[in-house]
Amino acid sequence: MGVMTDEHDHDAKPDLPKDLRVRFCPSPTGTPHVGMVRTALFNWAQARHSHGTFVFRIEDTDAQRDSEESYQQILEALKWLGLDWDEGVEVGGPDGPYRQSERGDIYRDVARQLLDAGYAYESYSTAEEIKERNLAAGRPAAFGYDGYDRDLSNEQRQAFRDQGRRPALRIRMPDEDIAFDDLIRGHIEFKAGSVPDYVIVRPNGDPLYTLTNPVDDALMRINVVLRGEDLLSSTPRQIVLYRYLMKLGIARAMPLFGHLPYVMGQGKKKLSKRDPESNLFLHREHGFIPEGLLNYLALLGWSIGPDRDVFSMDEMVEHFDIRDVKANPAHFDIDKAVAINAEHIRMLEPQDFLNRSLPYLRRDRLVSAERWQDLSDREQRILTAAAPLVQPRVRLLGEVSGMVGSLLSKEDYLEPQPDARKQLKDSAGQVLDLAIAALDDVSDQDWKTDHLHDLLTQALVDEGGYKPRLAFGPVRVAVSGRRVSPPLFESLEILGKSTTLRRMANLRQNL
RNA sequence: GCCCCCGUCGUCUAACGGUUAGGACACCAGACUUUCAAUCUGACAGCGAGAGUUCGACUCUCUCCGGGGGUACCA
Repeated sequence: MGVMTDEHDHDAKPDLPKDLRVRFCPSPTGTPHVGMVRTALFNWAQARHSHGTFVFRIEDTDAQRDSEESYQQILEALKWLGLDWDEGVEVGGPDGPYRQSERGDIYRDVARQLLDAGYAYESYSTAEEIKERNLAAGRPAAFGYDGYDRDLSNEQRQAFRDQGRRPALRIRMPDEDIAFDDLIRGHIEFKAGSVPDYVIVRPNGDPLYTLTNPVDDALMRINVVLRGEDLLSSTPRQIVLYRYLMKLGIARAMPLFGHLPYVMGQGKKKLSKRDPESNLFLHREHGFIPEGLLNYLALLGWSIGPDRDVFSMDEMVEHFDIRDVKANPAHFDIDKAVAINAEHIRMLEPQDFLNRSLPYLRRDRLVSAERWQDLSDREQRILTAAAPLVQPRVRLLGEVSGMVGSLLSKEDYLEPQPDARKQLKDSAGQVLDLAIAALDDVSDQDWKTDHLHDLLTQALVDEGGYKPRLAFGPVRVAVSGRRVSPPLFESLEILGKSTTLRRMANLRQNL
């Protein structure tokens, strides 16, 4: 360990392989969720940090649950987030195809070899029969498969077939402890006999995840498996199958495993797919940017260093090591996620900020163009002027519309929102009269932030005797219709003289 | 039942045998300010419990307690 150049020492955790190959292999069921993204992110970050290979494979062996729509969404998610892959669906590679639904022949062939070698065997027991046997033997119903078909004779198998039964294929588990060194958790040991023989091929010939996942990892020469904690207890099965695959010459070496902690939702429950906070695209709709969301997700189990939590993906790649990831589950805290996102929004170049805000402005029907260059001159002018005022004030891009709507609007009257109207005191009418009088003969050339500030302060505060709060509140409501707006005098300048005066006059009318 | 994982402020984390246990988010108070936000100050708040090892344990060991997952012809 002493010669390692890493800044941390990693206790008993294994060293990472030289030519690291990791993979991300979701099943396309449902809309992408943040736990899945976190798994993709850590795989990607380790691959990039180690200058290894990131393989993207789709595990769509369950026709009942998988959907093409979900597949497309996962693709879109990775692209949006900027998590690029070196081999896999769409980009291809030496070990394709990369959708398991297109690899049936491979699995059939391997299953055949496993069966011929005696590593797998035919099992004719139904779930009901297994349960009945367990109960009859005084074992709990949840005991699992009892090994009944392990050593069936040819005659017995024939008898089952004569009944019209078709066998599932089960892997023969050895009667010994199975241990491995997890990259995140260290040494883990499963007691002998705690894992029953398990099914790898259904009676109808469909291969299951238990077969396809290790087989593809072997064929694609994956040497580091980083996946969710939910797969931890299936690792011994996987290790045993891998041993068999190595004996058959299908796998070269046992991969290293690292099991990422759960991402938890409210309470002590794993973040479920039904939980809106788990929905990646919902976060995007609200206005998370990839930098912000990824940064937050990275914090769930990993830290770039002491006293630091805002960083770029480049920085993450530079420092990431899976062995530094904590093993305990982390709660998804939307408040902190939003705060981190706000930091990243502030770091955007102003024009970048505007370009990224455009889809949201368009969604909210404030503009109609899809691209910046297709905006009108007026729209470009207003948005460019507003950007520095708005950018530090929003935490999500979805909030931009509310901030610039009144500036973009050509309306001469904006009906105050309820909370804004509530702010208007009895003095509002007089205040607006004074304000209109003070600004009425300002020339267009002099219609500038500082000058407007001076004039209104003088007329309303110094001479009118109103407290700033009472003085500027009605002006704000008149021009924005809202209680919260970008800075007032800057807004007046952007709005221009005629719109400003008309809005003030019209609010005066509608008090 | 059996197997496995996890346990530092409310939340995410730092600490890798020696610190007044640090930071961030949230919350509270104050400053600044035309509102909100940002920014700045400050406050609140934690090692699940008990043994053991040690001169010295958040850190190593064990037990207990608590939480979670698995025990599928899902992944």
